[in-house]
Amino acid sequence: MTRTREFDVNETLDKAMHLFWEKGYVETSVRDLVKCTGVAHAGLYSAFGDKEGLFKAAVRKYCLKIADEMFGVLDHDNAGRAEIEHVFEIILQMNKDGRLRKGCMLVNTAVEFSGTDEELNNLVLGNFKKLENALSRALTHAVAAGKVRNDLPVKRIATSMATTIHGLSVLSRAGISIATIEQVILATLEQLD
Amino acid sequence: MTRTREFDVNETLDKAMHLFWEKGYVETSVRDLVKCTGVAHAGLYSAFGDKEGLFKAAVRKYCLKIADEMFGVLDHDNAGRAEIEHVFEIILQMNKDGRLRKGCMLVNTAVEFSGTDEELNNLVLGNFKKLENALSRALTHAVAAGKVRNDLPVKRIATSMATTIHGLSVLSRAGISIATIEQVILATLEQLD
DNA sequence: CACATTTAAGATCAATCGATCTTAAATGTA
DNA sequence: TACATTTAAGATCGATTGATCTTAAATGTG
Repeated sequence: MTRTREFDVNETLDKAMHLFWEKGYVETSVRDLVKCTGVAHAGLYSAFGDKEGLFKAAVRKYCLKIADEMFGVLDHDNAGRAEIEHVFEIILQMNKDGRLRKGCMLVNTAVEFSGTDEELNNLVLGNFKKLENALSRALTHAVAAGKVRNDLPVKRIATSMATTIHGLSVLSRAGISIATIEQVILATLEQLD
Repeated sequence: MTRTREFDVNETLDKAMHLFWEKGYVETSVRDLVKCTGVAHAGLYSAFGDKEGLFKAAVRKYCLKIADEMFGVLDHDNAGRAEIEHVFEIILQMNKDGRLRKGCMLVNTAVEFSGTDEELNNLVLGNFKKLENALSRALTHAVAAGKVRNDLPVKRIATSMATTIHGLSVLSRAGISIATIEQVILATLEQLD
């Protein structure tokens, strides 16, 4: 009854996400997206509505795919100190192999849009809070297991750790050295002893 | 011999700086700048070259004026723990009165331009390093004066503190609560004990 | 096999961008 | 006072933006 779509929507969204991640929203033109995805202008608009819809879909995909890749380790019932250290190992590794040199897409989006779009702001602040809560849970388990200082102010340290991770994202995007990133991670983990 | 300029260059640059600080480079149009400064298009171009020249002059002014307002306390020969705490008090106060709700202009610039402009990248990384060094000097004095833990890994903590400050900038721009900012500051200072 | 529908491709739209150019007023010197 | 120069104001430039429209190929049903 109808012609079948020739391109894969998920694959297209993935390519668009990486381009938006690197260049931001305004600096990415629809023509850039057409060239990068190989999908014609009309194809993108029929699948995602408009440029803004495509960007928001890309940010949502980033949360599900990349943020989960970085912090998903914390989403187990008994995640503790080992999982927190694992998160920082992943961050370090993704800086080394280049996948985090463009920073965190949520941090970049927070800076570009500030508070000008409600849906994006909710996505950003919601995911920041989610990270903070996951760190807080893991720290609580770590305290109970005797793996960290027993007088640790858990919630406060969780908030502070999340903030450090956002700061690292800025430094990565600014092109800071791997050695500096390693120092920050060391200092962050030493707080726990 | 020649007609005198009718507008004040410094005052104009100050207005442009605040607009760029809030909206970033690409989202600020030359027409916005004309409206905001009250100076005609041709006046801006004769005084600053082009939009890029005006932006870079604004970033340089930010470094001299705002960054100095925040971190200048550290630029005394015997700055120590009290001065470090003072820096965080200033950051907190500037968040409360709204002056830091748009984040740090250098962080915003780092995110928007990534590494695409050499002069801006040098300004950003240079000022990041300057902050790190100032914190490091003050921490060294604080250790010598017995105001902080004597086994403090000074350089590493200085790098980590600077990273936290960049993370706070992102959170401010994203519209985080004052209470959260206070928690991060508390956790940062508690590391020193 | 015909037909209604949806697709892909790209021409084209008005709007906006940064930048330049034109014009005329203001200035100080000769 | 007359003139060369620099200013301010704004019209206008080509380029680029996101979005729409036109056209024709592809598809599956009746």
